[in-house]
Amino acid sequence: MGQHPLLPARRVGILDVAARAGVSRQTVTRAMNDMPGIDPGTKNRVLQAARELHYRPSRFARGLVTRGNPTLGLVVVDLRNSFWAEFASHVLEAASRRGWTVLIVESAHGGAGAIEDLVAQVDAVIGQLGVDEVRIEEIFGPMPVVRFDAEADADSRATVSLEFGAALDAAVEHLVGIGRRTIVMLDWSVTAEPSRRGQHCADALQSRRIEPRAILTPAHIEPDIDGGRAAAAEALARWPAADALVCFNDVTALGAMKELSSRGISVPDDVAVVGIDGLTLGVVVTPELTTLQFDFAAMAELTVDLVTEIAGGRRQTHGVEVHRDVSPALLIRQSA
Amino acid sequence: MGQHPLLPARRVGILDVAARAGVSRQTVTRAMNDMPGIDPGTKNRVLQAARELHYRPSRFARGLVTRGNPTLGLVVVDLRNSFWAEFASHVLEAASRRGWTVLIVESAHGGAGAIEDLVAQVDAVIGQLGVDEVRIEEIFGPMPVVRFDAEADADSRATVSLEFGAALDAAVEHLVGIGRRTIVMLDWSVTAEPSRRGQHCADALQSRRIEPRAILTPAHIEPDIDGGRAAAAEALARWPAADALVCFNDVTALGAMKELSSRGISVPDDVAVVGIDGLTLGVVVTPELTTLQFDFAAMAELTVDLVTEIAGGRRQTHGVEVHRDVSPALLIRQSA
DNA sequence: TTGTAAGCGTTATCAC
DNA sequence: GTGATAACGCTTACAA
Repeated sequence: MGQHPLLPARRVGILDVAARAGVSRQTVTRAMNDMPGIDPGTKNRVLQAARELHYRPSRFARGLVTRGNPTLGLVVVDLRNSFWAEFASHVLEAASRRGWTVLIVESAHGGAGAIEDLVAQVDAVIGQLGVDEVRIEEIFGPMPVVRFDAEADADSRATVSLEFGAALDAAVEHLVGIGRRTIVMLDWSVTAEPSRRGQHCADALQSRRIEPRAILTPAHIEPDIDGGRAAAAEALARWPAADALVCFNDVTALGAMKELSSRGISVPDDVAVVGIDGLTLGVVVTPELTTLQFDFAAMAELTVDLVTEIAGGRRQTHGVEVHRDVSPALLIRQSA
Repeated sequence: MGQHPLLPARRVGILDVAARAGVSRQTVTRAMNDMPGIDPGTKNRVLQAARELHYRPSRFARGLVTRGNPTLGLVVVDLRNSFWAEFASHVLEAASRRGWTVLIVESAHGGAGAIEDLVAQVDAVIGQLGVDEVRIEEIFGPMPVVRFDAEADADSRATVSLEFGAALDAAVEHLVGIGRRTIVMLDWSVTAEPSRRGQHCADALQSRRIEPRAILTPAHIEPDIDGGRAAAAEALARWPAADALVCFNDVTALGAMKELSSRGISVPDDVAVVGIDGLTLGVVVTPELTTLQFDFAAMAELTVDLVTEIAGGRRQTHGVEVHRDVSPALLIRQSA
């Protein structure tokens, strides 16, 4: 593998310190680790020598003998996206409570080999790993893995899936209840097909004999503020009578609200807006965003629990028993 | 240190696999690491044995030999705060470009010993480490450390400081330019003193012979949306003629805008609002937030560069030469 | 193609 | 209080 350019050429080891202080390596260990049974004078001499040599114990050698802390790898898409930032934060919290240290990788900015690198440094992995089941097997091998936000296939790895059916149904119910009839889904998708969110929304509409309408923003346009604005503009152009917008996520919903506001259209009086995710973001705007809110703490807890059980050998890694669903709940604020 | 409960009791090692497959340990290494010069049949047998035993190579033993990847510890206050999420994201990006893996710890949710744990797992540390210089020395010892968002003391560790003087002056200049005279700082502080941001704002005002006014929100109230709302309400109560609000950060600014909006006060026509930080958040609201924007990419780059140089021994860890300042720039959008 | 031997840099055990 | 010696589990020579 060769010498990595970031670190100094030759490591100074415990033996170097021992030599300089005129003691054995064991005494150095005692001094460095605040262990009892060492003369204060000797200890100072050792510490001094260590300082002079810029000695730092190798975390690998130490881990080899102490077995180290269990370390969890967390793969998120993008921390600049509040969804992932909030999720990561709660994972950090849940994981540290269980004694894990957490290493975070962003698939959006982490570079190509980031996930592969991760494998060498952790005891287990959770997160959004993308879709390729085969590659996951070959990259992670026997490592405990919990896929977050993935489809739950009976043979696949442990999975936590986001389910929108019930919540979208509740949202549509609510919109109908406040008299809305021309309801448009502002959908976003990596393929040319509607997303699962869009599909569930259409189902909820159809089961009430309401015509499902949708704007499908393609993957090459980000589902961000601008994407939301554009989608809302398109929706208004196609259905001028639109009186409710169900949005792919909170950020696009905020974009839609911005567009509406710029046209002097009142939310929720003229057009109601519903987001999905339940980010803290939703309360910074006026009116506050009505949304389908995930319980991030519970979601993180569940995921960390699952991987903890798998890592502890108390649960297998594949199969239908290790799939979990989490659903958001309709949170009615002001925008709908 | 004792056996950690998260991991299985006895590790299965390379020798166990070798025994089961009826080969030497070296052959196991060859099979596991996709090395050339191994019979496909043998390889399969070995891989099979490894799978059956749930064998996973020890990252410590491997790292001991290969020296592993350099790993950077990043300490942030709270990923639910966009400032830290955006900073972390850019650090992840800059660090991965330089071959570092990043381990993130949140001081707000990471538990008490989180930072101490970190030390055992990384080669260098950057981030918001709190204020206690003495404790930093004893926790990190000779480890390369760059303190982010800390005061730069001549004797202290390498530091990246946030400087607001010039930007706040520019902001006040702008506010005066658009005719504002009753300018209130919505400040926040952990002590009873004004923050550095508040101090610089007062200076900018005074140098223009404008009376400095400030609301100082104490530390026990979060500088969040609600904190911003409350501060704005207080400002209006004390100075009904207020025509501009300079806010401690973007989030409190958004809270202030919410309060103004709820009172039917127009932004920026009646009251101008300026935030600090330049978070993406600022564009979700209408009107978009005028703010003092940090260049997060540059900030992360600078910090990672500094720690890289220190870790590489190309720069010392203490002293005045390893202090850097970063300043935000006035970004005029719509709220002022 | 496969096996043997020698570290990697610590901490733990047990003498002294 | 201090020092020898043996693990820890792997990879990298080098030999067969």
